[in-house]
Formats: sequence, C-alpha cells, structure tokens
Amino acid sequence: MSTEPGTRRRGVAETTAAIESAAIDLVIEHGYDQVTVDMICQAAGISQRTFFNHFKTKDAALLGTDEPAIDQQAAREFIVSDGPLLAEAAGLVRIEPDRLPADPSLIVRRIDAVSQNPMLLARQMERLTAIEDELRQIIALRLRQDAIKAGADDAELADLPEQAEIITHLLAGLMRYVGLSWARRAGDGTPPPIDAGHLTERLGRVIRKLG
Amino acid sequence: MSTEPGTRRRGVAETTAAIESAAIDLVIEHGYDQVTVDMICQAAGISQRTFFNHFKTKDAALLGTDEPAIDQQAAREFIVSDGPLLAEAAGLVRIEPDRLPADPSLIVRRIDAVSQNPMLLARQMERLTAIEDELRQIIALRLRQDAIKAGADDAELADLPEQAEIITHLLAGLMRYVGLSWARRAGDGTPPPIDAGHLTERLGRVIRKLG
DNA sequence: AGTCACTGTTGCAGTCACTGCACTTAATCC
DNA sequence: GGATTAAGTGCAGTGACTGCAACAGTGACT
Repeated sequence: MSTEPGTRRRGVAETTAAIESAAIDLVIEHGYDQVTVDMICQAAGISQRTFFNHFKTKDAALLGTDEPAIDQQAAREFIVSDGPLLAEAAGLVRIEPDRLPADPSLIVRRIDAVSQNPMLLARQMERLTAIEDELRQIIALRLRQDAIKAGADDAELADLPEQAEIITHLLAGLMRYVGLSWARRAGDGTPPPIDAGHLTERLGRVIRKLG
Repeated sequence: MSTEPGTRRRGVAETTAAIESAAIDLVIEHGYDQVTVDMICQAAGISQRTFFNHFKTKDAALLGTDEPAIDQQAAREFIVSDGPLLAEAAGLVRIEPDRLPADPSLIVRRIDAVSQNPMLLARQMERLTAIEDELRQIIALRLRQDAIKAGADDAELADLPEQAEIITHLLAGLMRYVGLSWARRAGDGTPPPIDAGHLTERLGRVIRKLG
C-alpha cells in the first residue's frame, strides 16, 4: 500500500512547498478573506494541525519561508566603502539563496498575491522590522568610518547614532520601493535580478532633490 | 438609580475614549500579547460586543480613531515652495485636529505602546498607505515645479513620476522616525509641538551623506 | 400619557485562527 | 527485531470577531 493509507510520508520541504503553493493559488483565485486554513489543508492534502506545524500563521504560509536577511559579507564591505550610502545599503538585504523555493514560478505568483493585499503587505513590512536593529548598527559603523575620514569633531560623532536611525527608517521605506518595482518588472515571467546600477543612478538623482 | 442599573448611558465619544485609554494602559503594563479584548472590556466597563461595535479590531482600538491626513493648505504651499523637500513633506501629514482625543496624554501613551510592538507598527504603516497615493501626487507636482524652474528637458520630466514614488516611500519611512522621536521627547508629560526647524536641520545633515 | 423612532448596549451562538498535549504510523538505525 | 526519530493526526480549548435578536433609556411628536 504505497498510496497514502493514512499518514502521508514525504520530506518537510515537499510538504511545506505543497502548502505554500496551494495557499497562493487559492488566494489568487478566491481572494485572501475567502480562503480558510481548512481549504488550504484540503488542497494540500494534510490536516490543519500539520499546517500549523509547518507555518506559524496563515499569513506565513502565503509569505513563504524565504525571509529577508542581511548579507554579512556585503555588510563588512559596506562599512568601509566610499560608494553611495543609501543605494549600497539597499543592496545589503537579500533573501537567503538556500531558502528560495524549488519552483521559481511560486515567487511570481506570491508577489502577485501579496501585492494585491494590504494585510499581507503589512506583514511583509513586519518582517523587515526584524532586521532593522542590525541594519542600524551597520549604518552607524559606516557613518563613523566616514566621519573619522573627514576629521569630524566630538560633537559630530555624538550625533551619528541619531543620524543612523533616520537613515535606517528611510531605508525601510526604500526597500519597499525596491521590492515593488522589482515585482512590477517581473511581470508574469521569471523574475529578473535586481538592477543595482539602475537603482544607484536613479537614487543619486533623487537624493540631490531632497535637501 | 443613576449608577448603571444595566445599560450604561454615555455618548459614543466617551465610550470610545474609555476603550482606547484602557486598551493602551493595559498594553503598556502587560504587553500586547498578554492583553485580551475581555480584559480591555472589563477595564472600560463594557461588554465585548460593545467593544466590537466601537472598533473593528483589537488593533484599531490601540491605534485610535485619529487617522493621519494631509493638510491641504500646507500641501498647496509645499508645491510652490523653495525649501527643503523632504523636511517640508514630512510636515504635510497631520492628525486631523477635530479627531484628536480629549486627553492629550493618550497620544504619547499610544506612541509608546505602538512603537514597542511590531504587530501594531505594521498596522500603522497600513494606515499610512491609505494616503500615500495622494502624497505621491503632491510630490510629483512639486518635482515638476522645481524641474521647470531649473529648465529641465523632456527626458527629465518623464522620469519625475518614478522619482516621486521613491521619495514617497522614503517619506513613509521618515514619518515613522518623526513619530518615534517626537514620542521620545514627549516623555510622559504633555506632548510638545513637533520642532520643524530641528528636523529640517538634522535632515539636511543626513541627506548630504546619502549619495 | 402613549406611541414612535433612535441610540447605545448586551447576550448568545457560531466561525476562524491558532495552541498544547497525547498519540499513531513509517522510515531508520543499531 | 527492537529502539529511535520524523512526519503527521485528533481533540479540546482559547481568543478574535460576526450576525442576529433583543432591551433600555432618550427625546419628540400628538
């Protein structure tokens, strides 16, 4: 009896992927509010309890397991770099490559579903706040580096933490733009890599106008 | 028998304010997760059903009824202004004065509670997205004004909407900072007015470092 | 005084998201 | 072949939230 005589037997990754895929498809078809966890479970062929063993919340299943994180190597380079601060900082946050879903179309479907839904968008923002502390510290280090190079006095150095905080908040807003514009460019095909050069150039033009 | 012989009699505003105040205090004391709607109801002296007649969700009670909105008069001045773009734009978003709670300390307590909690922060962000479209259009007008003054060519003008979008996202991040630092400065006393000059000066120093 | 509409409030029953605990079954290791 | 572990399940319970029906004051009209 190899055909599911009760408890399914598959790897964690497979089940997780099945849940994610089923959840996204259902939300795209019926809308976020109309989809219950029970429906997702039925579509994925599992029990509700198993669903919550794989995902902490319904939203988590829709956002997926690929959380944004700071690229530590890039962060070390960032601190001592001379390049444009904001554009470079935006490049620090990436999705861990080993957590990317096996099915690439899932990402596009997900962005489609998430961008339609304010609730999910808010949750996605919430994820970013998790790494904001880390980000602020890295930016503070970079500011310190820059200030020392420029021969700053003590009063200026003392103000850097506050400045780092402002920049971190600006960056949080910027990252939302990066995500959105990337999704927009992806359309319904395979997502293209983020164009760092393009972002840098455009940001440069924008920043000059802010002051 | 004037003392609550069953159904309380007070205006909507009074009950709403009582709920908000009780909710905030409980969250500050016990933390978001530890506070149930039932607890809030008990503290405010109402039934659960009444709670949900006043607020759609538990989060809504904590965020309050005073939603941020754009000051239209200020917006008109902003479009033709020569001042620092980002700092001035941050001043456009205000809480409608007639929706301010009677008890001024409530705002400070609320920001305190909200800033502690990622869940609530996300919800607050969600509210801001409601006015982001409007904000983007205003910024686009200002950019156009500036560009024409500077004698920009068609290619530059065509890029302005995209730039406006980036700035709007940066601004969304900045507003979070403004709220936080304002609450921090308020401490536990009466909230002081936001110091526009201070913000402008500090932002100017920061923006120079972004490029 | 009697009726009427309105407002603020309530209880109750039910759905949905989510959790803790105890338990089964299938694969794996020794 | 028995012990261990990984994946999954059932169940009972909590907390957020909704729809429905009802009830009590408040004022207004007659």
